[in-house]
Amino acid sequence: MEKVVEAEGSDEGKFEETGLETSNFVLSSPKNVTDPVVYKLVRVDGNGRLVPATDDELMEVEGLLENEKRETHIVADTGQALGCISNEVSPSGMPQLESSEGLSQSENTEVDTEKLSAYLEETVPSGAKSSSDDHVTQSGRVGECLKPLDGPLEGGSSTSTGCISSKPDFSKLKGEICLDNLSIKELHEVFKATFGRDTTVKDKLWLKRRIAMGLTNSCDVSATTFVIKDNKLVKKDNEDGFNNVNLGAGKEHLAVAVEYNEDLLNNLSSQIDEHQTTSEVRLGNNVVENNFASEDLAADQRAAKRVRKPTKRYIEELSEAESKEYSGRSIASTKSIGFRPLSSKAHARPARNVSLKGRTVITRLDSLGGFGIQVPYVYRIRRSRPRKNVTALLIINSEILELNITCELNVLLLLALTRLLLEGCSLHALKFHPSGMGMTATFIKKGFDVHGSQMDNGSMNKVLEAKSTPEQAPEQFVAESKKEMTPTDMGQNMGLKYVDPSGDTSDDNVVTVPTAKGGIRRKHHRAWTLSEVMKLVEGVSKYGAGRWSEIKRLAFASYSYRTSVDLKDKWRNLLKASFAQTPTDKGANSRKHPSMPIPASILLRVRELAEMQAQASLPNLSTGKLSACGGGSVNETRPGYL
DNA sequence: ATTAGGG
DNA sequence: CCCTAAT
Repeated sequence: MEKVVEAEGSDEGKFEETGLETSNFVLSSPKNVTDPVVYKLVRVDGNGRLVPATDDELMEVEGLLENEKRETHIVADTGQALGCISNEVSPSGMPQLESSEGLSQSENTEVDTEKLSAYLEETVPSGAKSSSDDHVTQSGRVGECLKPLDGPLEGGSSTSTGCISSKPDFSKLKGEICLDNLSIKELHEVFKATFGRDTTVKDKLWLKRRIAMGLTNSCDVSATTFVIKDNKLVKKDNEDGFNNVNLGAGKEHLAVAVEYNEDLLNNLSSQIDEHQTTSEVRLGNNVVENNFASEDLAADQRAAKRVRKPTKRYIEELSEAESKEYSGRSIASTKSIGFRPLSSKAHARPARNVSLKGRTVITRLDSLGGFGIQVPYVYRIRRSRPRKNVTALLIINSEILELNITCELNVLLLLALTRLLLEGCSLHALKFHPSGMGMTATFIKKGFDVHGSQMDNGSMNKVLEAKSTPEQAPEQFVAESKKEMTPTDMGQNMGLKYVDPSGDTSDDNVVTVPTAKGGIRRKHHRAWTLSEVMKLVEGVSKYGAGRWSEIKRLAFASYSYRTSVDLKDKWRNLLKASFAQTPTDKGANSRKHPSMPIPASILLRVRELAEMQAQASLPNLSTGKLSACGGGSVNETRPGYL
């Protein structure tokens, strides 16, 4: 475990995982924070229970799980963090924390862990200017929230070899600091003084850079020597020391902003009361970093600085919201976004405004078991069909990562994660692996067992897959010009729109297609899976073609993204397909290229149903068969219409 | 709000 | 898939 981590190594292959010393939960993002992260897969059932996913989704996941075993990539271990929360939770009826143990144990090499941690930390530029003052004041707050856990925590995270003193020695931050002369141990101390937490990273260079970044509030610490004075990095080849990107200050807290849609809300019912609510959830790291999380205005103001590039969509929302009256109704909700079992500690605070890049987001701060959560009020601005894709902001250590969360399921997953953390469960694994253009991260949570929210299939594993794309391949991004976008906005949003490169399988696709009048519209595409088709067929057979809404309700309850119109369209296509190439009855579907190999059997069934429906609707022929719903072996190939 | 059809 | 007209 004495391995030195090279923080800057190559990018892709280097994604490792780690148990964050402070037990923070961090969703890492690729090197470039700008990269959109797309969460894929997820599923939740009704009643707020976190169900892995629909059959299909699960299937997809299974593959991941298996891969998991083979690849030694990464495994995140959030074990310790849980401890804290659990204490608070269990009393309130929450599941006991039996998690941590197994998790941390997962056969991850410590090296990996460390690397990841390094990676993660590296990834998250710390623009934060953490003055000792901050820490001092914060420590107080932290204490409040985590009191019960204090002890266990500090001692618990034995994983972090880096920990040294439990109290930062701020004196180390005074005057001129010459990081180059410090030993690793000293660097650790400085690190702690700077960031208020320990680190396990043993890479000197990394530590120095990290500290330098923290102290200078800059992200651009490319110097080779590190002498810091007055919050500025004194480079040898001093040229200015400030051409940094300034990705933002503030930090050390994880936040997730999500926009909920109806389904989500239903599932999380009592958790959020309004539908179409966007919320930003901030999960303060339970340890020292909690500071900002529970901070109030200070944090918000900081947010103004630290924020960057709101997602294009986000902007749209905002602008639309601004122009349109945003109904105060959504604001009315004062209910705490509660993962309800969370004890009485959760209380909502008054709403406040957080300005993001000039825009102001109305939010309210909820506190969940010591975590601070910013819940932005949202506006309801959905043109045509219900929002399927949602954007979310994932704020990690001051960085706001724009997430293009596609489909509420993903959001649910995200929430699930959030919730898991809140509830003290630990992430079983977090793995990154290169995939096509970007990276794919898989989070696996085991043994989710929360009172009031069991997985349907016993201890099904929850898997989360996050995808992100590296900055390269500009063509992959579609910059949309929006009428109301200011030039600035434009620039800021460039490259945020991610278009699935490899036409990735079941992944969500949001393609923008130019429309006649110069406008543009988004086009989602979700390949129909076999099971979906089957359900559809089944539904049609049961309720009859045309009763789409019924079918939707009854047979597609779990597939929230399929609308009745979708069903109808699909059915239409199925019919076309089934009648299109039957004659030869080669059995196999002479599917041209890379389409879906719809099993002949299904096609056949479709045909049968089609005929049945046809005849049923044509009372003309009184020749039996009408009521024959059992439909089994009707083989006549009657060129139906429809 | 749902359906059917066209694009 | 999206959009729209017709119910």
